[in-house]
Amino acid sequence: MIFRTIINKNSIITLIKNSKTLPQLNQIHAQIILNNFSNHLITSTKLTHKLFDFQATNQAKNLFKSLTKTNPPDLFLYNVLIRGLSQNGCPLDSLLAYLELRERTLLEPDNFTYLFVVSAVSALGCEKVGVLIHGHALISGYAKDCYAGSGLVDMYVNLGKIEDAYKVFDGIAEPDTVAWNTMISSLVKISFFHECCVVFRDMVRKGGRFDSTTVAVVLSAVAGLKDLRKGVMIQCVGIKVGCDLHDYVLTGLVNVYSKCGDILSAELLFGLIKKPDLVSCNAMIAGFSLSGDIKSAIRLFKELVCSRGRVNASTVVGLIPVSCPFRHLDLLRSIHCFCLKSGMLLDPSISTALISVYCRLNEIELGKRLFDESPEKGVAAWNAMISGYAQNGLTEPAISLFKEMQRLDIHPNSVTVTSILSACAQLGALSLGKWVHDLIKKGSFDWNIYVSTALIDMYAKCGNIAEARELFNTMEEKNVVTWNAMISAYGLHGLGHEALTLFEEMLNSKVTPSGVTLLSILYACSHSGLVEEGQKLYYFMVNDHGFTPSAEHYACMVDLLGRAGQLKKAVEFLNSMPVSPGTAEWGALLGACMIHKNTDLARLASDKLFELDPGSVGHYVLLSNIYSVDRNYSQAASVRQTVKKQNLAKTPGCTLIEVDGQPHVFTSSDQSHPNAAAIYDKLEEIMGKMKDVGFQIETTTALHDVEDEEKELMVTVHSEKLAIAYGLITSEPGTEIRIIKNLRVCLDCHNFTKFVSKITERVITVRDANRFHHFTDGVCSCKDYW
DNA sequence: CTAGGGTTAG
Repeated sequence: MIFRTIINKNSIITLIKNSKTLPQLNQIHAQIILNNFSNHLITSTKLTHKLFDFQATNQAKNLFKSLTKTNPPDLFLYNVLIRGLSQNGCPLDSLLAYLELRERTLLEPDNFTYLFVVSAVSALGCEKVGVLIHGHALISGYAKDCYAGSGLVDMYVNLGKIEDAYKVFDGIAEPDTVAWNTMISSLVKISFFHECCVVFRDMVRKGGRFDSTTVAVVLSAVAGLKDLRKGVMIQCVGIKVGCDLHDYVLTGLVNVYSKCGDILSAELLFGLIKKPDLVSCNAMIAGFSLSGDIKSAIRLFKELVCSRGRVNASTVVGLIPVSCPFRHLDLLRSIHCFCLKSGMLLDPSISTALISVYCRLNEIELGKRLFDESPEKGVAAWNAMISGYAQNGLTEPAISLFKEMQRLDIHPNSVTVTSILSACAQLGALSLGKWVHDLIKKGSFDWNIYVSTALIDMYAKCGNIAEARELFNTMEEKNVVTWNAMISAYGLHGLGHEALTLFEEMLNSKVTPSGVTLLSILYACSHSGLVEEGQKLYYFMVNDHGFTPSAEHYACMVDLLGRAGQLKKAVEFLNSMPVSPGTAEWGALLGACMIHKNTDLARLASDKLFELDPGSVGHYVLLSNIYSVDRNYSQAASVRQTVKKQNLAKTPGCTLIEVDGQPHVFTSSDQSHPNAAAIYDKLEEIMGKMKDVGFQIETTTALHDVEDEEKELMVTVHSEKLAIAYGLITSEPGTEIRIIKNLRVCLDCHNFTKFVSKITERVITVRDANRFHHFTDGVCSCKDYW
């Protein structure tokens, strides 16, 4: 055997270093014992180190124990032990070894000791121990050291103590590249992309020497932010200081350009990569798929399979056509099939991605089945399912899934609560929303911009605009979405001037308005009668800022003009459009015609609508109502006949009211409520008072049934009247009544509510399909303009 | 260096 020639310790150490397998190492170990080298400390240290490398943890431990008796281990060996135990899934043993070192020996821990033991504390997740060891490091003067300091930074980030991590980092005397990189990559690990870029900027300013690893990590943060400008800047900074275009850096750049939609640059950079590996190919595949170039994505995927024989989960997830899934159902099916056969479907990242894409395709059932069949469900899978429900308007299943999560003791995170808050907002579930808010206040989840924005939206949509604004004011970081949410909140409540003021503030801040901003502002103007202001802003955005309007923007402009009664101008606007108007634009005109009872224009608009979209119910209902206004009942009936023939049912109206945190839902003429008798009594009482003071019953623009309307109004009681009556009997006098309905409020109910607010001296808040109505003392905040 | 989940408008 080769060991015959062993003569000295140095050659044994070389053999240990070069050993490739555990059996090989064991043979060497045997030779060490045979040659009486067991007492040689350096040999034993190298052997322990190598045993840990081969994950032979128990052997390493035993070797260490056997050494103690003969000759005591030095600090170096202790460090090897602490590191090895920590890295091989024994963080507690690692910590115990550290304590043994401190208490049973005369040895003093050095910077390496702290670096290693601190990583064990990270794995244990025990903050108290972490602080204790930080204290030890401070006393011994190692907290300012790059090695120990980097370990502490990483530890605090893993413990979720970002501020402490920053403090430790700021205390490091002269951070080296590794220390900077640790700070930067720790922030990336927890998705603090913006903060990561800030640290990198500081590093450049302070003249810190960065390497290709730094640049690659910062680029991954930039990709997370989808900020192309930053990506280009970092590229320039890198080139300026001569950081070579290492393959990792190029891969990072491919990723940034892909995420930002510049697929041509991504492809170009991909071509510069010297040896494309799995990672860089994955980045490129994801880029192709995201840009809609499915053909290229598949081509590269096939190349990868041919040349390497296998791919990983990242490859598959990247290939899933998330940008336009409805156009690539075949591919989706193939991927699903491929994963099923290869067993990759068991990978949580793949199943989660599939659940998400199915939900986006409205294939909730399919998503749910995949969800149920996933054996290893992470929080992400739950989040995908919950948001799938919430985004499709299925608020109840979203909330019940959230409750099931808690029953199963699966901890929701900030992503979960963001979706739940969105569901609360849609549903008007103020109590649940407040409950979630309390949980957040208690510190159960991270506060971030998504959560705050969702909270603002929730409060606004549940009627509490003041709380929404309060939250908005206290946010230190705001993005476009935050501003949009607040602007549209004002629009929703008919507070057009406040919306305009906020928009001014937004322009003064550094946030660039988006298409949604303009929509929100136009919507707010339209619902407050601010025609001039809305028009001015529209042309300001389009002419001065080169903004390209979409169909929704055109529709909003038609609505703005039309709602204010300027129908002629609305038609002129339609004719002046650079593209031909679609259903959104004509629909807006039809709606305006209905408000202002212009039958001729209504007919024109509805003809266009039927031409463009024969299947839609809403248009039929509107048209039918138009004829009713004209007292042309036979025409109205014939339109409704068409609706019935095509089996196009209209949405039944319903209203929700919360009493003591419990939701109560009423439908038209609902008798099913346990307190029905009392409710109808109350209603009769109010109706009687209304008649006494001569309130007219108005039916002409009722959006509900138009057939036999006289007869129907006798027997039909709209759901919101029932909800208000119930609110009156269940709440204390003087308190606010808050109801939510799924359709637009009708004129009759609007009058009814005004009257109730006057005689009962109550504030009544009604959220209808479009907006809020705040009734006080017989007047509505919408000024009868809705 | 690559992969899964989130907020606004309609």
